[in-house]
Amino acid sequence: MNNFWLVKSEPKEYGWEDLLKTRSATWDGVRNFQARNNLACMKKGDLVYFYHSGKNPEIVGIAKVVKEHFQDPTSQDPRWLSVELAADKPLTFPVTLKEIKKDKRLKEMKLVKQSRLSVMPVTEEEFYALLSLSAKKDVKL
DNA sequence: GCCAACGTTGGC
DNA sequence: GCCAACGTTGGC
Repeated sequence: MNNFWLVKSEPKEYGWEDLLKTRSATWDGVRNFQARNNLACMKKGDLVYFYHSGKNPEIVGIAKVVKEHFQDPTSQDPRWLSVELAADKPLTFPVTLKEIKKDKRLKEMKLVKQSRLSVMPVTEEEFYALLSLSAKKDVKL
């Protein structure tokens, strides 16, 4: 029953800018069963935080599930799945991992607790807490 | 560059 | 089926 998610990507390999350019992307190459199970639960229209891992770890945008799971085209094994994601909107300001770790509302986030998972559910509370973190910086302008 | 966390592999 | 060794991810 999850409606919110978070996916990670190394911006050097495939970043938010690439998603904007190509409009949509097949989220392939996931080779972890837990992450795969999460892909399988995604429904069309679900919102997905797009996270950049690596040098400047932060959430940079919101994507949307445009096609539900199908076999990963990069694998012969039917157990591996992909979804199709499209850019929905950028965050006004990215939310850094540092800020996420500082926020007590986000203490239980899988991003913090299970740092290696690349596709994870986000609760509704977490989703809106993250949105407010991104929007709050607006006020300073 | 290091290290923690965690997944996978292979010997027994 | 256990566990040690090893590989990978990802933060710092």
